[in-house]
Amino acid sequence: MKDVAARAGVGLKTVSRVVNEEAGVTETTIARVQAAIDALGFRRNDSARLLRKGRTASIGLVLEDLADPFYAPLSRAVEEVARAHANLLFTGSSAEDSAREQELVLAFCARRVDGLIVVPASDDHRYLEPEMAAGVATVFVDRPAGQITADEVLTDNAGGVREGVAHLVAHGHRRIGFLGDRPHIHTATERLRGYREAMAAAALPVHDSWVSMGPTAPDRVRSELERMLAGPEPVTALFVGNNRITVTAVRVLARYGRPVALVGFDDFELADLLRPGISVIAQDPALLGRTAARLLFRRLDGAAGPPHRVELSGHLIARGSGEIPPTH
Amino acid sequence: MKDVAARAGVGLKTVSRVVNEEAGVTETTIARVQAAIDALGFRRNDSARLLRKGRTASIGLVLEDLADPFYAPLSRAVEEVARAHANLLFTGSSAEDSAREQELVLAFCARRVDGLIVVPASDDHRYLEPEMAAGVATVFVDRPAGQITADEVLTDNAGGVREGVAHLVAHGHRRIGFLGDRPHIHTATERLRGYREAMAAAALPVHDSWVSMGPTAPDRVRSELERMLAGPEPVTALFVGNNRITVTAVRVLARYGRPVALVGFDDFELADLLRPGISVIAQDPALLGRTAARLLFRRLDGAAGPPHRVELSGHLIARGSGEIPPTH
DNA sequence: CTGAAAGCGCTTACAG
DNA sequence: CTGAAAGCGCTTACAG
Repeated sequence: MKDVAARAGVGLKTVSRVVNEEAGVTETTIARVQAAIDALGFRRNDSARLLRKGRTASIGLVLEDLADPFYAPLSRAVEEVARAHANLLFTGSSAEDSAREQELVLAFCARRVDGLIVVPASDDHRYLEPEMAAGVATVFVDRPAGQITADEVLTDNAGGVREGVAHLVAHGHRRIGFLGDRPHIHTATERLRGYREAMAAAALPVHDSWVSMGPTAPDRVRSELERMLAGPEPVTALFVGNNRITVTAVRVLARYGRPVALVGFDDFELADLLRPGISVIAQDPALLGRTAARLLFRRLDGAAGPPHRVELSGHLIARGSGEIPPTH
Repeated sequence: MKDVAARAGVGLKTVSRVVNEEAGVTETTIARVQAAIDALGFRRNDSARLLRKGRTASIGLVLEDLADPFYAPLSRAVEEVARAHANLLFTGSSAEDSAREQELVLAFCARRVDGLIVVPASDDHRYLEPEMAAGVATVFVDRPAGQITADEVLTDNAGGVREGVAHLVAHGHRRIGFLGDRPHIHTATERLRGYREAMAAAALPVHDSWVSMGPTAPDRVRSELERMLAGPEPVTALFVGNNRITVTAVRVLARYGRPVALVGFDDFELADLLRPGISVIAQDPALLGRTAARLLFRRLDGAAGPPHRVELSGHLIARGSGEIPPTH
């Protein structure tokens, strides 16, 4: 910019005015400055600009896995809202590792993002308190913040599962299994709670052997499923805790002799094309992301007030697998 | 930092030394500075730091759609490589709009990203020449750069399609249709070329009515497919140009009376669980992203030399749909 | 309409 | 071992 000013024979401030299209510069001066800009290939450094301005016009998004079919549309929705507000988006995957989540969040804060959208991997976000106190707007999405109160956009996980389990009960099932993700994940535990509540509401017992919480690794899902189907009190139906597990469960059941009813949490592409179609409790990941991002920008636009909590609800999509009657 | 220095009663440079863990500061001084840092809740501003340092330790990724099941794993792979190099990642979706691609790319450059990974939507990247001349390392991935020479990581699209079409020919098909994406997309045209080459190699004619290039919107795919299946020379097999189209084609064929053979470009989850399983030419999006990112960081580490072009190859996965014999 | 000075928050190059 | 000055590339607040 200094070079441009020198070449155009004007002051720094005048170059700044031209670059920012501020009013009050003569046509001839503009032309002279513009010529110098073109000749020198000058490109304004927005980082320097924003250092002076205070805001960076960027937000950070931390989620579990950018490649996950659930989080990918959420990211895209956040991106669209950020774009509408002329903000750039940093993204990072925590890989379900709380240390990595913190590392990413603090790295974004060190770059002075204006805001943060976080799908927590950690269950303790007190490390964020100084940042939030310093003015970094933060919205938690999909899972609640740990040990602090903050804006949150969540799905009613327990409610969704209750609906799914009640659906299986309505189709005559009494021995219903629950196959979920690791218990330290908030949504996994909430979904388990919904299962227990629905079973209790139907006055049905829950055998320990019908419940399994753990990694979504196919090997584990396979063996746990086989155990539930082979025991002395085999399940005739399953509620499955997320899309990763559903996919594996469907693979296992495809090779199993008897039909087993199944309802999964989270919709997925082609669920309607399988035979039977897979019944699911669907949430809308894009809506989750969009809602969180809008809330974030309302905060950045100055909306004060206590932490806001939005709860979205899932809904049942019946496609066949959840309507299979009990076989024994 | 000024406040910390004042409170600790030291110079600015000493605070800088402590924050950066540079050698040559007394234990007692460190303790005093650290106490001031804690008391004031000081957090270093990396943007300011990097302004002075020259590099921003961030890269930008522009692709078609962050939510697309093909690009999501590519993004994640880029992210992992960036992380290994202690870089932060900006992401943005061009939505197949060349103006939006340019806007994103230039916004990233204005923030002075060190490097750029671009899945082009545009066919003219001359707008990037000043940026590249100014030192922004750039790698194009999945599709080539337009009107400039640059580092590229591509898939051998034509070769993949030749393999797929030859597979259909080997199973006895002579009337094979091609249903592809819009012709201005480089990969779409390359795949069409592979189709024509394979048909020619098998000495088979190609009817105009067997080829359709256009938007992946389900309505269009459906009507074009119905046309190909209903004409006077109906196709008995289809090569389908990408995963978006494949999904719709599978839906349409599921309701069609006669079995139609199908091979699609790009693998997708659950392709093996459909009946029949869907045969595809699979590429590895994560490998594409990883390769591009590694090349980018080699450039950033100083690797000189002319533009480098890497071509990865796809491979056929036979699952049933591509092995259906002709029915008439 | 235009520009010189000070400052955003840090680091570099130097001197003590 | 420590710090004052200058500078990264811009904008703000003023003065003319």
